[in-house]
Amino acid sequence: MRKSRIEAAKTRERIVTAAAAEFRQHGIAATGLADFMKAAGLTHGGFYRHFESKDQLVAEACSAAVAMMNERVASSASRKRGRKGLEAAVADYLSAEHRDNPGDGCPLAALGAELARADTKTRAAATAGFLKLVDVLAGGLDDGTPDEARRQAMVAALTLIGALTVSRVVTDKALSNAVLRNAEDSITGSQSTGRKKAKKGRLTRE
Amino acid sequence: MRKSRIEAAKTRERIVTAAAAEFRQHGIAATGLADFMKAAGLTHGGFYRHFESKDQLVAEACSAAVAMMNERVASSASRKRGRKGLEAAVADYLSAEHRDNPGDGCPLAALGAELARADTKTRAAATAGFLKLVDVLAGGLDDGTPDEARRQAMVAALTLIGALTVSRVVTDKALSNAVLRNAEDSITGSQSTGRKKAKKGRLTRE
DNA sequence: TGTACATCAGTGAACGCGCGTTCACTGATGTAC
DNA sequence: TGTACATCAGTGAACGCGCGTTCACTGATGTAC
Repeated sequence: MRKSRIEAAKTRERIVTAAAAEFRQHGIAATGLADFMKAAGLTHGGFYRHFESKDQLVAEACSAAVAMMNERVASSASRKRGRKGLEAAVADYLSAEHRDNPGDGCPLAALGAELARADTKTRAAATAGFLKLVDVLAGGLDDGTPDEARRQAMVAALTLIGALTVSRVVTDKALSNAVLRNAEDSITGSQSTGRKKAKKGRLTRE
Repeated sequence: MRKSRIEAAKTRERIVTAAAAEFRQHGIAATGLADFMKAAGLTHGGFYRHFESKDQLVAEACSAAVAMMNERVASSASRKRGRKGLEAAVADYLSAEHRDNPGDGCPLAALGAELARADTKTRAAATAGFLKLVDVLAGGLDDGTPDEARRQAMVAALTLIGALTVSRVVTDKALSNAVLRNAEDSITGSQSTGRKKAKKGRLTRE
């Protein structure tokens, strides 16, 4: 039942995509070969025709996940110009939709600490993804020096990742929503110039 | 070889403490019974004299870790008054020492996404820990309404967690340090009033 | 272009291993008298 | 207080199970002539 090279290449891609989703949904350690192979419509035995080890796939799946995330953020940001673009990207990142669907969302938030324990290739992919995220966000911060914009963008990225992570941990839905909204307000509302948006009546919990 | 009740209680505590450290160092899924039992100086067979299941221990260990972290943060904060206390707590949280020793640090940063997939008791413990962290930080933000202080404290907590997580993922040490320092500057430097500290020449990467 | 053979994508069973959990056993601790 | 017996903390072997990995096999694809 040999498949053509083109089909085999598609299969390989399907495995990477399926793994990228499964890892983000259930974690790397908790996802077995059989899980993502089944999700890719295959049996687990065929895995080693495409990859040397699970670790190799982990690195590729993380690269893929990072690329998807960056595309998503950049795409939201590019629909509007400058600061409005940043606001759109932040709103999308901190949306309930993103929180409730880790499988096709940010791998830094979905895998977090697990990435810190992964091998160098995987961590390098995550690092590159983080830097790209900072770059995209910095593009929406046009006031101040480029260096200052970069610093602010980095902090914004850290807040985004922390907020999404915590919003998924927290058991109270209202608190989860408050986490997302407070982070959003903070990032889009307070700026280098210190000006503030009005944001009354938004509570920090139920 | 039966042990006295007092000794048995100490043993139980030792298991919880060891597990809390091992989980934070290597992740929950990646840590086996034998790992933390060995760390507690026991063989794995004795585990079920103290706990019903691994999940039960996970919940207790997370509670313990959360309590340790809150004590640590509250203790740093209480050494000085008001804003200076907050600054001390933030500096400790974002220290290289904390980054390099996840085993006795913040479980939200060390376990992050894994907590989101844990059972309700574990997530509830994490939620309580997060709220306590916000409270402690809010204590150092005395300007503005209490509600506004709480909102700011929540965002600060999210940034702390995101920064510590990312600082551990990133492969480049200089970038890791920049992540910590930028987050610290942002939290302690920019406030509700919008005033800013001078922070020149601190780069965002190597 | 057609034929003969080598390749190899994918299947499904099997491998050793470590997991969470159970169990028979031990002997010091706790309890009853 | 002393003795006899029950309890149970901790050990270490064993359980079934699912893991990552390997392998014999299949038959369509790719290659050589």
